[in-house]
Amino acid sequence: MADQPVIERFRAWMSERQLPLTPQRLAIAELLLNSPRHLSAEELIESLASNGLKVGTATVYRTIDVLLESGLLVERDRGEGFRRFEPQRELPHHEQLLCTVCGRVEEFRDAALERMTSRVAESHGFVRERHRLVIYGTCADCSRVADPAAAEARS
Amino acid sequence: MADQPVIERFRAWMSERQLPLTPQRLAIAELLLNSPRHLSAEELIESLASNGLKVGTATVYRTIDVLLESGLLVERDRGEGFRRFEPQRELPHHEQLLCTVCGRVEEFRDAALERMTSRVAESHGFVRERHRLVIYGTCADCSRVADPAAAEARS
DNA sequence: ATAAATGCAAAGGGTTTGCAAAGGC
DNA sequence: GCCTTTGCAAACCCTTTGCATTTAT
Repeated sequence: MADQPVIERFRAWMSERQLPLTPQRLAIAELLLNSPRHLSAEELIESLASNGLKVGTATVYRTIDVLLESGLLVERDRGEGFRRFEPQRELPHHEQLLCTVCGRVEEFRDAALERMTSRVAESHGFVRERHRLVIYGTCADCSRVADPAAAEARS
Repeated sequence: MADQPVIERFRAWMSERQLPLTPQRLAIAELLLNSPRHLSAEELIESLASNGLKVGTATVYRTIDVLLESGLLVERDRGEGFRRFEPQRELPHHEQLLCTVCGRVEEFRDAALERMTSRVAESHGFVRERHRLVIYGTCADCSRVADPAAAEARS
């Protein structure tokens, strides 16, 4: 039942395969696995820099590869020309609510959706594998404030 | 009521804004607006070549931009590292069934989904803007045949 | 000590852009 | 004829790779 923080799970995964746990990797994992937003490589590098850490591009990408392989991180492509990364959630099918202003992501599940996708797939002769639903909108914070940047900074 | 072919709508759109209708543009529009598959730029160029037309890369991309602006074409990003393009359907069909073997795409609508997304957004304090649902699976053809390539060739 | 990670810079792949030549309207 | 498009090649952006140096275990 040990609901240990993600970073501890990363530490464990790394030591299991005897991989060196460098300060860079730790910092990258810390940021990536705890962000409420889906960060891009560039945003990540900026965050590291503002924390006083100058990490090389190659290291960042290579560490991301490690995190992806560990299964603790998942990549997403919103068609922006680059990838974004998010911590892996426990939920099997995670539907998402994405704020188009600040980029915050919230997740939810809906049993009806599960049934609906199976029904639709079947009626089209498809063997259903998985699905993905994203609802785009404006989150409460961003709807409230006059200056959206303030909401973003708050996150 | 004139349910004119897409290509005629493209012609009309072009002449409305007095844009030259070159053979290249016509060929590209013809292929892109009538394909049952979501073509990539590269696939498009191959198709043009096999039709005896050697069109420059830049021209292809610039024509795609024109088609996107006309609203007759829509771009999709499946996270493959490049974009794919599909003709714009009339209905606000945001729901898709995508065959992971041959790439075929079928669309559908579901009223319940519309209601569900509004409800979920509201309960999370979000102002709902739009949504996107993709169900991944294997289509009837691809489930049936032993050799998936046969199904792809058939399309 | 030793195998692995780091950083830099150069390479790679899809897409865009600058500019002279060609071509619709 | 005028203005736009074309094609080529160089430029771009994100990401990956090669290699000498540093570092965690």
